[in-house]
Amino acid sequence: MNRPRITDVARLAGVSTATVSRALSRPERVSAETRATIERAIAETGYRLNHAARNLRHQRTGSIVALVPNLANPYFSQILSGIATVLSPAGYNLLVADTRTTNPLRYADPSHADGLIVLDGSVPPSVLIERPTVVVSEQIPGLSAPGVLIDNEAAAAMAVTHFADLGHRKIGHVTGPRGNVLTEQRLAGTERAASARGLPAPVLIEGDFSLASGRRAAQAWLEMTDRPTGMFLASDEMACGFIGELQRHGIGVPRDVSVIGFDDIEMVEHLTPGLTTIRQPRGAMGCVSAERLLAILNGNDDESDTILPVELILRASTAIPR
Amino acid sequence: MNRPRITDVARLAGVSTATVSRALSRPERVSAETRATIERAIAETGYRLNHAARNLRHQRTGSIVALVPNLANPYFSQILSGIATVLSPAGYNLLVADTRTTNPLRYADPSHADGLIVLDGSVPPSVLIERPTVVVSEQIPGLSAPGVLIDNEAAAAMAVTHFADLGHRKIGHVTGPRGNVLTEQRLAGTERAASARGLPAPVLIEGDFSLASGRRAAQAWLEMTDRPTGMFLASDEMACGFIGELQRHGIGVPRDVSVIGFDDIEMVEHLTPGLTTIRQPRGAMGCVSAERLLAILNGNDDESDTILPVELILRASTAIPR
DNA sequence: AAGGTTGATGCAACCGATTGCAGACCTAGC
DNA sequence: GCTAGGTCTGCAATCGGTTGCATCAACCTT
Repeated sequence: MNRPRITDVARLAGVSTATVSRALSRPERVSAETRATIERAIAETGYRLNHAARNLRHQRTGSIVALVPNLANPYFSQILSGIATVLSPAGYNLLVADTRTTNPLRYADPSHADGLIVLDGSVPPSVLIERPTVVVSEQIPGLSAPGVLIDNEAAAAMAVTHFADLGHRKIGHVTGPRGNVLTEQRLAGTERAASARGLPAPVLIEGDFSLASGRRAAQAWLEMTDRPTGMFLASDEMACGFIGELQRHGIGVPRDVSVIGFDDIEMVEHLTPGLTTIRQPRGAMGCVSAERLLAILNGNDDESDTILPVELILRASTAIPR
Repeated sequence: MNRPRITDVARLAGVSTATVSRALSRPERVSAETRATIERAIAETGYRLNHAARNLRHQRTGSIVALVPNLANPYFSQILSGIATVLSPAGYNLLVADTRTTNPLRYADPSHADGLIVLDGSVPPSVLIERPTVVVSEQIPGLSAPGVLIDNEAAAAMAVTHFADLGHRKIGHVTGPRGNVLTEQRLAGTERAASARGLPAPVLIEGDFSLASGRRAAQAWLEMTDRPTGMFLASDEMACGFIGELQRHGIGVPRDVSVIGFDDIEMVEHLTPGLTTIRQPRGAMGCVSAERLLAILNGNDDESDTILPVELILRASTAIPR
C-alpha cells in the first residue's frame, strides 16, 4: 500500500485537493464543517504532508546550512547547538557541512538550502553571495553579510587590564597567526590596554591557536631573561599547551606566571589550575546568528553586525605577581 | 532575471528537456554531438540543476538525519564528524537534530530524510521503524536496526584487568544510571573481570555519567573506611569531577588512588594527571554507521551489528598502589 | 427586486525536473 | 528492396502539493 497523497484525502472527504491543501495551510479559509470532514479523512487515511513537494512549489528548501571548519571541534559544536535551538522551532532543518570534507559551493545552490550560517572565516566570499548569509565569529573580508561577532579588541583589553589590576607590569601576548582578523584585533586590544595603563609594550610571541604552538610559546618564555609575569594567549588551546609545558619544567602557575586564555572552552575549567579566560558566549552566538538569518529570510533585517558581550572568567591561573 | 531552468537550456540547444535531462544523468544515452551542444547551452545560460525537483521525482531527499541527544557535547560531535566524512562524498546532506529541542518524529517522515543515524538511545523505537536506521553506541531495546557498537563489557574488563596487573586488589566502580544499557554492560564487565582475577567484588557507586555525579562519587569515596585503590568510572566526565574533587581535598592521583575513565574525550589528555581511559573510536563509529546506512539504502546490507574495538589509553592517573 | 458583497470551493496551471513509450532514422542482413 | 534491430530523440505523464482566478450561493443594501 502506498503512502496516501492529498488526492486520497480529497476523494474520501468528497472535496478537491485545493480545499484539503487550504484546510492544512490556512484553516480559516475553509468552513468549519468541511474542515472537520477533512480532518476525519486525514486521520482515516493516515495522510502526512510531503514536504518535498510543498517546498518545490514554494521555491524553498526548509533547510539552513551551517558551514563549519571542523565539526569535531567543541568550539563550533556549541555554536551549532545554539543554532539548532532557534532553527528547529522555526521549522527549519539544520544542515551541517564540514568545509574540510565538503565543497561549500554545493550549498551556495538555492536548491539545497535557504540560507547559510558561516562559521569558517576562510570560505571565499564568492561562494556566499548567492544566498542569504550570516557570518559568525569571524568576519570575512570582502563580504557584506551581517556578522554575529564579539569585540575582540575590548576582550583583549579586559585581559590586560586584569593583569594590570593585579599589579603585573611585564605582559606577554601569544597571538594567533598573523594576518588573521581575530589575531590582529586581539593584538590591537592588548597593546592599547597596556599603553592605557602605562605598561611597557607587551612581549609578542606568534602562535597559530593550536595546542602545539602554545607549547612552543612556553619554550620561548623559558628562554627569556626578563620573563613576563602575565601571559595572555589568544586561545584556550594555546593556553593549555603553554601551562602544560611550563608545569613539565617545574614552573608554577600562577606562582611564577599568571595566564589568561581566550574562548572558555569547556575543558579549561577542569585544568589544574582552572584557567582564567575570556568567555565567548557561544550558545548565544549561535542563537543570534540563526535569528538574524531568519529575519533576513522574512525580509526584515537591518544589515548591521551584532556584537555580543564577552566576560572575563576568573579562575585560579591568575594571581598577584610575587 | 530568473534562474535558468532545464527548459531554457533545451530551447537554446534546440532539443527537448528530456534530452537535456538525459545528457545530465546518463550522458551515454545521448549522441556526442547533441551532448556538446547541450553543454554549451548549459554554460551559456549558467544552468544548475534544481535538486529539489529531481528529488521529488525520485522520491528521495538526499539527506540523512543524525539524531543526537546533545549537540554541544564533544562526544557526539566527533561521531558526527565521522559521519560527515562519509556522507558528503556520497552526495548526501547531513541533517542534524538535537533531540532535546527537536521532535524526532519530524524526521521519521520520508519527505525529510532518506535514513536515520541515531546516537540517542532514548529515542522510542516506534519513531524509527519507518525509515532505514542505524544506531550508534547505544542499542535501542525493541528496535531491530543494525548497530555500530563497542563491546562495553570487554572494555570494562580491560580497565579492571589493568588495575589487577598493577597490583590493585580493592577496586571501585562508578556506574552510569542503573537500567541504562551501557551501564549494565560496563558493570557486568567490571564484575566479571574482577572475579576472573580473583579480586573481591568491586565497590559500586551509582552515578549518571555527569561531572557532578563524579564529584558526588568522590564524596562517597572520601567517607569510606576501606577505600578502593583503583577507581573505574563509566565516563570521563565523571572521572574529571571525581579527580577534581579529590584534589580539592588533598588526595593525590595516582598517589593515593588510581583512576580510569571511559570514552577518552579530548580534554582528559590535558588534565593533571592525564587520565588513563578506554578510548571509543568515535570518528570510526561515525564513518562505519554512515557506511552501513548507505549500504542499506543501496539494498545490500546484512542486518548485523558492527562491533568496533576499543583501546586502553595509558596516561598518568594510574600507578602501582602504595 | 436588482446589484453588490462576502465566503467557500473547484479548475487547472504550475514548481522543475525525470522517464516509459513510441516514432524517426540509420544500418545491416538476406 | 524490404525488414529487423539499434540508436537517438521527443511527447507527455508524473512526482505531490499550491494558488490565482472563476464560480456560485447566500446574504445585505437601498
